[in-house]
Parts: sequence; C-alpha cells; structure tokens
Amino acid sequence: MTEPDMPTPPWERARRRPARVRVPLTRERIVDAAFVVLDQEGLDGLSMRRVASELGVAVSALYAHVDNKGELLELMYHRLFDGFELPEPDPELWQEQLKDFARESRARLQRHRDMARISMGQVPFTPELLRHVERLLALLRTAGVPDRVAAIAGDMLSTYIDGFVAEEGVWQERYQGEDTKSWSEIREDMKEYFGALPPDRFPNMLAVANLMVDETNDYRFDLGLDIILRGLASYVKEPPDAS
Amino acid sequence: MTEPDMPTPPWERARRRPARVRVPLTRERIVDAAFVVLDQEGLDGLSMRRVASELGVAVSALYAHVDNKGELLELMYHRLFDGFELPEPDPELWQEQLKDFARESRARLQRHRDMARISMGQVPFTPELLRHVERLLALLRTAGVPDRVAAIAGDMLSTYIDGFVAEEGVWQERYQGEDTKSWSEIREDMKEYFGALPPDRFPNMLAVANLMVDETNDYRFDLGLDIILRGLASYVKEPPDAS
DNA sequence: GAACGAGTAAGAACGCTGTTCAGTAAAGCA
DNA sequence: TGCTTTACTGAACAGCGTTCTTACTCGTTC
Repeated sequence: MTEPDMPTPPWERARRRPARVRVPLTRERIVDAAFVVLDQEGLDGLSMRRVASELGVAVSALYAHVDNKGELLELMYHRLFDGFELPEPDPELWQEQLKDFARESRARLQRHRDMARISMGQVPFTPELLRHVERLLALLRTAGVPDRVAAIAGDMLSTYIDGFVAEEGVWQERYQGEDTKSWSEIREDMKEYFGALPPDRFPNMLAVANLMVDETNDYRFDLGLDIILRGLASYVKEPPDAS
Repeated sequence: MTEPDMPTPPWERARRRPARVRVPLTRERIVDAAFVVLDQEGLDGLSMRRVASELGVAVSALYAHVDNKGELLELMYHRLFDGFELPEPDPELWQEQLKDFARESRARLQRHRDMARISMGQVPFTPELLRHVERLLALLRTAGVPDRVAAIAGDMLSTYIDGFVAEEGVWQERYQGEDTKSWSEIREDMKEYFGALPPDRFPNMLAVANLMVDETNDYRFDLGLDIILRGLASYVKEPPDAS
C-alpha cells in the first residue's frame, strides 16, 4: 500500500496512527463499551454480543482480553472505586464520615443503570479493593466500634446501600416501560394502591403508606443510614471511661 | 361416563384413578418441581426446560399454568411465607419477637439453595404478602418505633436477612465446586489468605480477620441483627415519659 | 530485507436459554 | 355419539455465553 522507500510526508505522519481506523482493543475500551450498553439496555440487555457490536468487533475478540462475562462484570465493579478515597479517620467525626461514605457510594451506584445489581453480586475481596475495605474498617475501629462489630458492620453498610439503590432502580424500571412516568406519578399510583386497602385489615400499612411514598428517597436513605449508625454508636464506649 | 346411581365395581375402582397415568399439571406441582431443580442445580441451573423434564412434560406445557419464568419465581417466593405467622405484637417483647422473625426468615431461606437470591429480586407487595408486611409493621409500631422509621425498618430487616443468607450461599457455592469442603476448611483457607496480607498496609483487616472467620454464622447473624435492633430501639420513646 | 513467531480479530459452530404457535389427543358435556 | 373445550406436544425463533479454527498483522530476529 505505502511506498517503503519514500519518507512519510508530515501530513501523513500526523495521520498515520489515526489512519488505521482499528484502535487496538483493550480491557479499558471493553469496559467503557459495556457501560454504554448497560446504560442503554440495562443489566438484562448487557450481553457480550451487544458489547462487541458497540465496539464494532466480533464477539470472540472480547475473549482475548476478558476471560468471561463474570470477569467483565468484575471489571465494571472495580470502576466503582476508581478515585474513591476514604478520609483519614477522625474519631470525632466518624458518623459524618460514614455518612459521606454511604452517600458517595450511592451516588456512584446511581451513575449507571442497574449498577447496584452488579455490585450486589460481587465481593470486594480482590487485592485492589481490599485497600478500600481496610479504610472502612479503620474508620469504624478508630471510632471505637468493637472489633467483632466492625467485622460485620462494613458488610452491613454495603448491603444496605446496594439494596437501597437496587430497589430504587426496580421502581424506576417498572414504571418506565410504557410512559417513562416521573417519580411524582409513581408516587401518585402508589398512594392510590395503598389507599385502596381495606382499613380494618391493614391499619398499620395505611398509617405509614404516605410516609413510605411521600418522603424523598434521599431522606429515606439517610434515615436508614441513621438507624445503622445509631446501632453502631450504641457499641462505642466513651474514651475516658472504663475499658 | 359413569352411572351416577350405580356403585363403581371394585376392579374399576382400583384401576380408575391410576389408569390415567397423566396426573394433571397444576401450579403447585410445577412449583414443587421447580424446588427440586433449584436444590439440585441452583438458581443458575433452574431453567423452564429442566423443570418440565422433572415433571416428564414438554416445556410449553408449563406456559399454560404460568405466564413466564418470572411468575414461577414469584410463586416460589410465595412459598417462603406459607404458614409463616407473626405473633401478636407485645410491646414488652418486641425485640425478641423481631429476632424470632429474622431467625425464622433466615431458616426458611436456608431450606432451599439460592433461595435468598430469589428473594432479593422480589417485592412483597402482592395482595397475599401484604398481610405479612402488615404484621411486621404492627410489631414495630406497637413497640413505639416512630412511623417514619417503621416505614423503612421492614425493608431494612428483609434486605439484611436476604443479603446475609445470600452471602452465606456464595461462600458455600464457591468452595463446593471441587471438594465440597466443609465450613472449617473454608475458614482455614480464609485465615491463610488474610494472614498473608502485609501487616503494615492492612492492620485493621488483620485485627478483625480472625473474628470475621472464627465466629459462627449464627453469631454473626445475630450480631448484625442486634445492630439494627439497637438502632431501632434508640428511636423508641419510653411510654410514660413525654410524648 | 526476509522469515518467523506471537498476538489479535473474524466467523462459524455448539449447546443452552425463554417464549410462541400450530397441531393433536384427551376429557367433559349435550 | 358427536362436539367443544381444555391440556399437552413438537417444532421453531431469536438470543445467549463460550470455544475453536482460520486469517492476518505486527514486532522481532536471523
């Protein structure tokens, strides 16, 4: 194609690399494409074939860079923690620090459709992610949370966050099939459903139905978080007191 | 076909019912078969075809009784609550009652492989299951938990229970691929893995590693439960005091 | 400069999946 | 006894994750 003897002219030289349209496939590019597919089709529509087509590439090409779909999901899960640094533990501020951690986690999960569902299926015990777990444990332990409590508190927080965001996603998904209803419309539907319950058999449901529906998700998330934090705090002994 | 007046002769009586080898397919029988498959193959191996073959029936026959696989999973989820009655709320005993509820839930989830994973994907807002939610809410509200807290506490408890049992299942599954290792062997492996971490970079992990591994799952489950219960209790005002 | 070897991508294939649909056999009713 | 309704079958469709053989391109070495 090119004359081997001739020097490449400057305009070519500038063009050379971009000329080969075929940008080499990398894990990074595959994960990028996977996120595009995830946002468009959701987790159930995230297939290797769809990711490949997003890259303009054959399916089998992916398997040179990724062992299987499970590993691809794991790589996506790792993205969740990119640049996610937990602060230096401050015993005075541990509750606020934990709240910030939880809110940041939720925000990151919300950045991609069904991301919470992916997260729920993963265990952060890979070498890269252990650092993160370590920092979370540091936060809890320097706060004075007993070791045996701290050992499961991290799990509990993550489970709560994943579960909450996943549930948010379910409601959103369930109602955007046809009309892409807004949250306020969903709320109206829910209120109608709960309001129609026979009052004699469901007095407690009716009593809290409005609260379940009216409050913003942000508020409900923080409230659930507070329940856990108060529970944790109940195990923290005052520093100067008895051991 | 049968003479309504005449008594059925004994030879007929013996042959009649068993003669039609084909026991009619029902939702119940399909769900039964689905549980057999679930226990043998796990959730990932639970396919409509496999369920059909368990019944000695064509796949398409299932679809006369069940809309789709999702509905089958929903029916299996409903089984979880068969005969699961919550006690009459007693304000004095609410913490114990809640613990009993949680332990019973966990035990039921553990009765079938991957049942927790199925449960996580379901919302108990179907007419049959609302009764259960109502009872749970009754427990919380008569205990003095404020409405806005009770409104999310039920969700939180369920999420915790599902998440815990699902995680138990993951460890079990991960290690029974080859040798069907026992829990004690799994523990040994984990201890070795955590023990090999560089102590300067993972001091907190190392400090709690033994606790994460040594304690029984029952203990860890109850401890997590206590965290939530203490959190909830912190919202309960004393009865005689200020409103 | 030519030959080679490693690594990348393509294409077809395998065995599975959930679901649908036209056809058939059996059961219930007149 | 014949007819209608129901219950089931078998084949098919489109899609899935994964593997394997083949083609090709690149950087390196002789």
